[in-house]
Amino acid sequence: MNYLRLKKAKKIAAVLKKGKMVRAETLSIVYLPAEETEMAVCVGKKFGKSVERNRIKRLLREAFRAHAAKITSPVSLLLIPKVAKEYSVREFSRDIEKLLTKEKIVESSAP
RNA sequence: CGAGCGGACUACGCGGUCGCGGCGCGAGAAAUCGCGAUGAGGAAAGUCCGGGCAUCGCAGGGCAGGACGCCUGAUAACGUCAGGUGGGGGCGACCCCAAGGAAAGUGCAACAGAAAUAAACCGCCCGUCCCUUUUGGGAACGCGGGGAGAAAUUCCCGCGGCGGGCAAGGAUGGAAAGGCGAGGUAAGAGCUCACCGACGGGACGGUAACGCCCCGUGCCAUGUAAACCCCGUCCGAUGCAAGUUUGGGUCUCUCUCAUACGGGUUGCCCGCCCGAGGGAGUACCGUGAAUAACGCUGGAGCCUGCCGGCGACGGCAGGCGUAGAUAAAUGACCGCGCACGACAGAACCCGGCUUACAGGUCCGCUCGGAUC
RNA sequence: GCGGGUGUAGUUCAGUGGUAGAAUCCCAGCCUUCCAAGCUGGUCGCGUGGGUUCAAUUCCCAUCACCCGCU
Repeated sequence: MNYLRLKKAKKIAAVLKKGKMVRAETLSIVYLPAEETEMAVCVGKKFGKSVERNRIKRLLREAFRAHAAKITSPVSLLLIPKVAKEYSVREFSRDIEKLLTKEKIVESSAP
């Protein structure tokens, strides 16, 4: 299943206000059922200069891309990482899978 | 070989798989899909200067304000760059400098010091009385203190003084009335002289800054203008969130204002322009609005060669087509290599400056040592 | 992206070319049976680097950090 970028500030505010937040070691996810699957990443200035922020966004999108195909019902998602010394796709991907499976947003990745 | 100086370049590479932005082609009614080539920097950064571009009821003048400041050139322009001049640093290659005016005026110069922009405090010398060959010594005078004595008076100690000459010396200070040496003198003094410095004039060289030489003046006098200031040159304001197009129309209510007024134009004045401008209600139709499209990338463009110029740069010829996003695109994984990968991400565009940066490559040069 | 402002003691603020100050905090002493209050004394600083000047917190330049405004 494909996904869209979540761009509108009003929609992001709505997700933050009404959505459910779940946390893991490296990031948090806020989600809200919607008509289409949308995703946004939140990387503020506390993460460093623009080069470092851009890299975190790329890593998050790369990690999310693998799991987007398995989403069963449309949902709006916000991916909020936590400040760390180093970031890796493996850790983000592991935590995204753990959270989405726990909240039954994706079909259980049995294989 | 060691130490160093200047300049230029580079910024992990290769292969595979999956993905992203806009573009082209093809398919499709459309969403979208497929294929192809392409896609961050030398600083993209800081936003410190300069310009292009855009807008303003018009861009005119003056004041205020700001910036710059050796000369000549380069350039669209600059606070940038190039080549020179002068000054400073280094043995040297070379590096650094906001470097106009202090006899237009005003201000400031703490502390120290005799004195701070100003001259006589100490001092030196001659004379005024006496003695002495001289060095020197003494007396007389005034003031203060002390002792003796009934008092007149007398003794001792200290300080000071008369008439002139002088600016050499005086523990300071960033700065002390040109410096230093000699002559000279009662003592001294650019008083005189040599050298250096300063100032004025002239000749020569240079486009100029300036250099160099000659002559003259005994020397009108500190520093600070990145203090106010003076002189010269330049500056309209606002910045792509500029601005353009679609983004509505009707109705009701209301505020300000009428040429001696209001609004706009640059902070102020003059001048000029306009006669209307704004707000609210949300009743009806309409309505993606922090939106869509344009601005948005072909430009003082880049590369190569030749020519002119010491150079910055300019001219000519040929070639290239080289990000254009809008919550914002370059990444992940695997393999190989090694020096194990620094600083860092376009947001209208250029020219500079400044700051950050693991390393690597090349060219030219200096000093020292050794060897031939 | 564009424009503007501020950095002085642990904290809140003065100062504006020559010695850096107030309150509070902290420390020590006195007072008190002890604590608080009070009294006395003390420690601690001009964001950083250059430049101008005899002399810089002050003037100039660069840099760093923080804050504000413009849709």
